[in-house]
Amino acid sequence: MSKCEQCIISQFNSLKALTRDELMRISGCKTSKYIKKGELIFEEGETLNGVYCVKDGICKLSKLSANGKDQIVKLVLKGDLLGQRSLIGDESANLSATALSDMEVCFIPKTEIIGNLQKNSSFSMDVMKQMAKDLKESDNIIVDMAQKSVRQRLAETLLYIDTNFGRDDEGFLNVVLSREDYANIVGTATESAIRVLSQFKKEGLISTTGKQIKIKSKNGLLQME
Amino acid sequence: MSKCEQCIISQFNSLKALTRDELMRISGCKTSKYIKKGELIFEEGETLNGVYCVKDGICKLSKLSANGKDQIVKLVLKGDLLGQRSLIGDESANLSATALSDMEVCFIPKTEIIGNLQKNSSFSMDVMKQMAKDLKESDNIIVDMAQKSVRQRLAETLLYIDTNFGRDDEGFLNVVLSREDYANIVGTATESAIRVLSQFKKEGLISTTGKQIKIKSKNGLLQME
DNA sequence: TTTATAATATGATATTTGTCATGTTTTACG
DNA sequence: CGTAAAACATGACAAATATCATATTATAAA
Repeated sequence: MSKCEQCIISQFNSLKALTRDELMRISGCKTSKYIKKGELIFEEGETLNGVYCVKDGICKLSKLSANGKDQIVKLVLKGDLLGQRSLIGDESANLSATALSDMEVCFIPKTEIIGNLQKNSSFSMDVMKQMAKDLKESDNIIVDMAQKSVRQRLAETLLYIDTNFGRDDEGFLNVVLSREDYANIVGTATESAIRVLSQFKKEGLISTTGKQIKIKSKNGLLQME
Repeated sequence: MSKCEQCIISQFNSLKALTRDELMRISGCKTSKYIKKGELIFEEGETLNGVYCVKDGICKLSKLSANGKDQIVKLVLKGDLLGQRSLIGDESANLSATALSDMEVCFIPKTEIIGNLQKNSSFSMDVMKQMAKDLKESDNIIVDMAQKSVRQRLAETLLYIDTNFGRDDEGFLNVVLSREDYANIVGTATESAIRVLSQFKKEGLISTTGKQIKIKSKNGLLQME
């Protein structure tokens, strides 16, 4: 099994604030997991006994709404930590995490994380910084949800994925989502998401091959009104 | 000037995790401010050099959207700390804070807060817990914004204010907002907020006297569809 | 490969919400 | 107290979005 103190991923998240010794301790009690596309990592309401460090792959965090729709709140990238908040808040998970691609994650037990938060102040400062960033992002999403049209939100989602998850060799977005997923990010009906994406295609803003999407005009998406 | 170590408010927020000595230090460098209803405490983009501890009164945190509307993201109560996130994230304020009633706040300089975060791990645990709670709340708001109707969101807003801010002797909500404020919380046009409140009145769910609102049927608001 | 199932696509229509216009009421202030 | 400005209210209509129906296409399993 790979060692945390040698793992490049730990440099991308709050774990980078830990000492070599602390990382070695974690290495000794972590477990690796492989999760297949579509599988659930944890579910809303579940009690989490640790955090997941995403070593490879992509997943979505979502919450079931009263009307039966599964609103996607955040997309999670290689390097991110999952489940921090529930652990810190000492509550069951508020969101479900589902793999959008095959994933490799490491599970780090709660006691290790909490222990380090109490002992290592630069680790906790880093965790707080991450949370502050998340809060800012959430506030911005709330404003967008409240004030922008479906067209604008979908354009922003495409741009967000482009800048944060990148493109493959052929120029397709690295994240491949169903139309339903797009609808559940934007907060609209699946048919509406399909329609808007079709319009974007007609307007030459994107091109598609099956589920794969290629951005043709970043500017056009940016200037969406 | 009142002393932090004797101030009851400090028991309602993260400051309760500080020692008597730490509170006395803060007491020595804090400044008190009185802010009138409608006045700005700080503005989006401004650099904050400390946090505000709300001793009395109520304020709103809002963000200007591209379409000129001022989306309200959060209502802040006596006891809350303002500006934590910007301080921790080391960024300018993402939101503006405006007094909704006459307020009394204490300004605590940045160095004190950061110093205590580094020295006192139970203080930073408490701050993290608060942030985890805020994040959970934000996620829930995103889901509501995306999936619920204006009627439902307005009903929820009224219930939220009722449970978190309470009622006065006559049964009116303690927070008095304009119809425009309600619209900016819910993320709708002012006319729509007015119309929905009128409907609620006709349906016997609420009664109003000027800007004051009295909840008549909590159940009716809860079961809104 | 075939076949069942899910995903995508699109039209028709209903519903929700926004916008504009206009009038009334309340509030602030000289 | 009177008056201007702001807030509230409501109708008429437009625009955005949801819903339902029905094809078509892609995908996965036998």
